[in-house]
Amino acid sequence: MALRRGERHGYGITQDVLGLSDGRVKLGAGTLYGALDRLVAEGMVASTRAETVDGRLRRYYVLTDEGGSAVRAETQHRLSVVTNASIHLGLAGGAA
Amino acid sequence: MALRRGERHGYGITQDVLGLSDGRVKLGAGTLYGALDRLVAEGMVASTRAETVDGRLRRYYVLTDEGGSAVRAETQHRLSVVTNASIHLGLAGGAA
DNA sequence: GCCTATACATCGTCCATCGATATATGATCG
DNA sequence: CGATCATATATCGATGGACGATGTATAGGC
Repeated sequence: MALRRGERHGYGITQDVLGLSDGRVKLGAGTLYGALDRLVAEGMVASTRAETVDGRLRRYYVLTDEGGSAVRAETQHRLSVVTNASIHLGLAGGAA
Repeated sequence: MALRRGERHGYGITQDVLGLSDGRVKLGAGTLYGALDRLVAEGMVASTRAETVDGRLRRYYVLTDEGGSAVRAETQHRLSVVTNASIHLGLAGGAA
């Protein structure tokens, strides 16, 4: 999801995930780069370019077409499941 | 979530999860009983009674108060996150 | 001077998932 | 009448992902 709006670099993904989850999900370095390597191997994500800012390397990643489809399909399914769950629990629906 | 409406036995949970996820999540025996043991140890779920039907043992489980609260909190959070995701992706919102 | 934030990479540990296996019964199918 | 499948619980071993720790490097704040 963090890559839905386009290119992001590793550390930026961490920050995005933190924001997207209301501060709940703190993606550690081990989890982040492990997941990126896996997603690249699976063809969901591609590494585009690397630049150096202030002497610090930044490696950028984007969603592939397949990755984008997967995000859409997964989100759609989860929306359906969670919406049903909310109805059964009598919770008020809606965005943040 | 499978226990939200009350008592269920192990195998029944498997069927419920299959239904709740539109056939996507097939909970294997190893995963099921491992998760139940863990949730009981955490105080989220309690084992109530066991009965024998047609010579087959049925062990029943219910959500504790803490488990119910956890399900509600988790569902609420996920609803918020997934709804936002759907909006950003331009997906049509709504239940199944 | 030390800690924190930024930024990437790797290593070892822990734990959950998962399929396989065991056990037992009733129903269905050929 | 034998085989397979569905029901139902329990355990075991292998695999794999998450996570914290560690390492490297720079810049800014206290």
